[in-house]
Amino acid sequence: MLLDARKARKKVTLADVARMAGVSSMTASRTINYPEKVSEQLRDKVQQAIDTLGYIPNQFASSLASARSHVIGVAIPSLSNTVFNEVLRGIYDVTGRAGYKVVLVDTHYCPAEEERLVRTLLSQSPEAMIITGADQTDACRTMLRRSCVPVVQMMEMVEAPIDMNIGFSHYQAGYDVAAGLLARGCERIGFLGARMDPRVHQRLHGYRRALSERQLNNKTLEVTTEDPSSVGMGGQLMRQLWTQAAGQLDAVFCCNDDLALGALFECQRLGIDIPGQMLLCGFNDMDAMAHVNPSLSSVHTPRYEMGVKAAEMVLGALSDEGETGPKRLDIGYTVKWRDSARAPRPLTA
Amino acid sequence: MLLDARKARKKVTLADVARMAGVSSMTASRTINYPEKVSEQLRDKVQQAIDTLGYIPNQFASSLASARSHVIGVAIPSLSNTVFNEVLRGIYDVTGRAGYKVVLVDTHYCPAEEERLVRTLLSQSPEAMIITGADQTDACRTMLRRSCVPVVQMMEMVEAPIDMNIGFSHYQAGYDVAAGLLARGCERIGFLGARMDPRVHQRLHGYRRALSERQLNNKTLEVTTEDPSSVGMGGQLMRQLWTQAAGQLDAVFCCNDDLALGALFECQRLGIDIPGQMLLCGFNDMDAMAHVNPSLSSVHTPRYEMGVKAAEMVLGALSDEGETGPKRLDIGYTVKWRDSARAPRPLTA
DNA sequence: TGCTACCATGTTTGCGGTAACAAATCACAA
DNA sequence: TTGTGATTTGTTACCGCAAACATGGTAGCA
Repeated sequence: MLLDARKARKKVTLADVARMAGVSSMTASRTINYPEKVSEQLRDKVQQAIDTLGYIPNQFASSLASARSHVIGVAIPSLSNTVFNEVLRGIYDVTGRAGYKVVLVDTHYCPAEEERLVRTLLSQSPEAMIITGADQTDACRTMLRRSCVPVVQMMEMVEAPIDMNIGFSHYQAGYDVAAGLLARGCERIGFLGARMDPRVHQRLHGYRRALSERQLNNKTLEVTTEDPSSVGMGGQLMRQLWTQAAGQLDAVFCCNDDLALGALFECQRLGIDIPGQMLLCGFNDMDAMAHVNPSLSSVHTPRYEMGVKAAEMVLGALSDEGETGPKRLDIGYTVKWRDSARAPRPLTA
Repeated sequence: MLLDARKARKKVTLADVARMAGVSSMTASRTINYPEKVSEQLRDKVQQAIDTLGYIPNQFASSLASARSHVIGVAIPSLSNTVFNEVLRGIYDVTGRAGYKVVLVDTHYCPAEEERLVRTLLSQSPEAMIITGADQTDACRTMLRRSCVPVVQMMEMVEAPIDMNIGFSHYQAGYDVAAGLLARGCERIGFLGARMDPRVHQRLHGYRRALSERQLNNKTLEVTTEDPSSVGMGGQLMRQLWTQAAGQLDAVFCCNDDLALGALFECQRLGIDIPGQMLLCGFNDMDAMAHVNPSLSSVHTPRYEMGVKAAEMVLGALSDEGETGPKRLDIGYTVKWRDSARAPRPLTA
């Protein structure tokens, strides 16, 4: 009976509106989509009918008939990671203003899951897609190419993008951090990593490269886990690293800020002085980093801006197929050296 | 031209698949939706055609024809608030497993915006809706009622829910924190608040109530702002409160954990000993709270579980209209008293 | 052998809109 | 007055798929 009520009541269609207003359904449709093409008199009548009936257009019918979905598909690897939330905010702000809806999926850092979800997204005829990173399955890439919609891969620079690309070099950022720590006189530099997604791996490789240039590589100073990142995990990994390194540690580069915070707090408990005894650097530069004591060094990444730009790129491609704007955009990053990495000894460089 | 290519190529329809497989389009449709109703022989042929053509079903046509959208609409006030991300994760986990898609909107804590977005959502014929809190506009409530889809209001307990409700009492939680601080011998208890959404107001009212029962209310100890919450903001507000209170402060209740962290860091810089000189308590119990030094007291809220339950409630209502499960569910909370609120003096209670 | 029952498949129809075209109305200059 | 073009409104067809019903074939049984 509830179901019947539902069925019975849900049926306020454009035809109902038109009938009530005494016009053709086409005029009713125009009142909604092209009000300037309808005389004021009829417009009012139709609007009144819409209001009294509580008419809500059926998006499916509209999209089917007009072949326009006003949907932009977005795939991110994690909903609970602050980094992506800020990117998302940028995307929502820009696309929302332009009258587009976002359909968002969470791939859980899993390419197979991503493939499944992209298929789902494509079945909603998105007019564009924004996806994360470069580790799509071949099938996924093929689908996206065949779909012929503008695609932006974001968060990192991609060698051979499916279509467009915005991001920055995590490899270079990792290199820069390690190089900065070396320049501050550190030689035994540890690395803490969690979740270990492709971008974390790139940061790790950059770090390794910088160290190997000075023959300072040391695998026992790398502590990583596939488990998700958290402040608690940062403490755990820090404790493990401290043990493995037998206290012989000049600095630690954490693959993200949660780990860095956790590492800092753990050091405080272990009685390790930061930066007196050891330097610390995180990644992403979340809000808290600048305010904790000592303030924590980190790599500032323009996340909101990246979302904005990614959205602008697809909208640009949509607007008039105008090849305005570059296909690949390196948005850069800034290493913020703060109190946690004030040189404890004179800079050698 | 690109557009033409797009148009031309996008047209892999079910009919194309059927033609290639030498069957009727209905058989092709069944192969996808009810494979057990098609002979293995034809099923293989159709599947092969699907694969070679790269066919992706058109969701709009499907939903229009079948009157089923498999969509659940979700409205949250902020994408960048970790609290909602965890709730969302619960929702996505449950609905995803059940074969539903989530369409998510961000109301920016604005009822008018929410109304607009709910209208948009309803135009996608969602089979259920999950929304946040109780401060909808009347028009919004009417729309939701008329839509006749199951609706869950989550995050707080609502007096007269539109349909279903899951949450906990922010008023009671605020009361409990203040009462706990009173019980620890504090008399001058400050309140820091940011963004001041309805739930924060409820916490504030609970706090006021506990204080007024002891005639300890003092408006100069309440520092709030409409600006968004952040660790930095927590520091700012703490500084302001410290000034206003002229150092006469036994404890501070922060309306959320970001503020609490910022307040703690600021206290460290101001040389205020926590908990020796002043107690501190936050709200939500994010990951970092248990690991910072001193560990921070907070109100633990089961966010992921709330998302899970909210999703289960709508799915339950959907499954068979079975009136299984309650319409209103108080999921509760737990005040976690940690080092930041160890009584500096003997408990009076 | 004829009958029903059931399964696998095909045909028809319509979901609720909009594009494209057709028709009617109006304005205004020749 | 009439013609011309612009403006407003209506008519028709169809978007791509699935529900409902129709059909033909096969098996089981008396």
